Amino acid sequence: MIIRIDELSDVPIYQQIRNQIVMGISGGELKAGEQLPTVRALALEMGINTMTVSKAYQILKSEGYIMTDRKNGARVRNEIRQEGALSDANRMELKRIVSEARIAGISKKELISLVDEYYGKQGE
Amino acid sequence: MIIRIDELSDVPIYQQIRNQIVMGISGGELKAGEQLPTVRALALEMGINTMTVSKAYQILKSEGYIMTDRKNGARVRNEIRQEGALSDANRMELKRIVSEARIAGISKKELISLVDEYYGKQGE
Amino acid sequence: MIIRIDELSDVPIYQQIRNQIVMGISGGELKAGEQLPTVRALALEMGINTMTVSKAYQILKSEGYIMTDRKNGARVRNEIRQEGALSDANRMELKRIVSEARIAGISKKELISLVDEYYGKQGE
Amino acid sequence: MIIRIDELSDVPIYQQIRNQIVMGISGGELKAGEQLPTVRALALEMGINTMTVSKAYQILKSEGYIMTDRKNGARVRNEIRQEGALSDANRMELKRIVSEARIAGISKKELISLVDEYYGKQGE
DNA sequence: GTGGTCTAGACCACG
DNA sequence: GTGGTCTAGACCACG
Repeated sequence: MIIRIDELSDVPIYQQIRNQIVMGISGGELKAGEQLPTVRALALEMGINTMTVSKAYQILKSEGYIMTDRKNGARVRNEIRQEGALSDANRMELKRIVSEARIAGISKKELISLVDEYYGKQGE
Repeated sequence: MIIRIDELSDVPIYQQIRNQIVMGISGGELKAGEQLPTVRALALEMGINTMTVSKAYQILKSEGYIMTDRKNGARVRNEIRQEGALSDANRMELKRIVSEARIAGISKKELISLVDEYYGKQGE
Repeated sequence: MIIRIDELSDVPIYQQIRNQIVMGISGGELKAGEQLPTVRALALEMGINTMTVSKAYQILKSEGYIMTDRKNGARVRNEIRQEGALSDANRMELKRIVSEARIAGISKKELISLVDEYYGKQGE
Repeated sequence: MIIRIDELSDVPIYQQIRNQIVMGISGGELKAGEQLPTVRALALEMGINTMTVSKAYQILKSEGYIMTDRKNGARVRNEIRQEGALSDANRMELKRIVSEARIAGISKKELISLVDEYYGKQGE
């Protein structure tokens, strides 16, 4: 899986890494139990500091998306806890995006079609 | 229109103000041509720095949501330019939220229902 | 409130800081809404790096014990979420300690007396 | 006696083994003089490195919980030295747990009931 | 070889 | 002035 950082983005690098891995898990690019690159390997590949990658992994770990151990490095967790509801922060963000989209003249149909695309085929 | 700041949020205050005004415009709480409170008034009412409100207004102006003139202060624009497409940043954010929702066990139906609610009745 | 680090301990410094602040809040030394020392001040006072203090604060923030903003620094939260149950990790630790105490010849009464002391007078 | 490792825990495996054996001794699952599995057998059974098991046994030996001899392998000690007091580290940990429990809204009664349960019937 | 911790030091956005 | 991010580099425990 390729992780691509947008250097111009306001989103911190560690957050971008975290986001892309979450999207990778959701999209099926990263399977349950799959090995992630080592902290050092990913840092080297991306030309960033190991601390930055480490922070991304620690967040993913604290959120329950991955597990780490010193022998095997980091792996996608087999059983990710299902909260069953959107966080308040995500609801707020979603509302903001929908609002901006509406003003920008994007139809509800188009928006839903995007959600549909990002959600994928499974688990409807 | 009441603007509510979440102290616990990591989103900067000026950004929260900007977001709520955009959501206000989209939701119809703020009509085209409607007067916004002055920078001073809003800052006083919210107990925050005038610079913070000013920054929010400047962003809204640069984004084309509001217009300012020396005499009348700030007003919602009558004709907001319709981009017709989601920005790259918003697409990315939407994808992130959908991904997290999917992993959290939220069905596509539920998500679409949220989008539907936030979009409102107009402009379908 | 004085934070004292045990340099010989295996517990990481940031964790020790986090623990002492939690104990300070529980014991009433740190009141709701009370200001914590700035990251820089505490780092200087303790002779450690700002990153280490910052990490402690970020953990406390993510756990909901404190809130931070760039203007006011860090403060104890007014409403700390009550989980209502001991975490699995804490249950396990408690069981380990009780087991070791029992083997060491400490009576149940003595143990309970310690719990009583640490819990304090309120909220029985 | 079954030893169960929590892969997700940050507690090192050797420490988890050590802890479970101590809890086994305290709870009476492991009797005085009872034979422990050989390092190799336990490592094989648990699918971990023999060094890891060996380290756990060495700690238990240095703490006086078990004894080893070349012929019989490891056995629970008949007379484990009773310190008569909680170690400083355990006191600190207990205080931390009690503090977190208190903030989490757990009553003193509930906590004491847990201690009671973990302590068991003997040796009150 | 792996992740985890820590430092010294720098720069930045927010307010 | 504040917390947040990031780097380069070092050392450590675990396994």
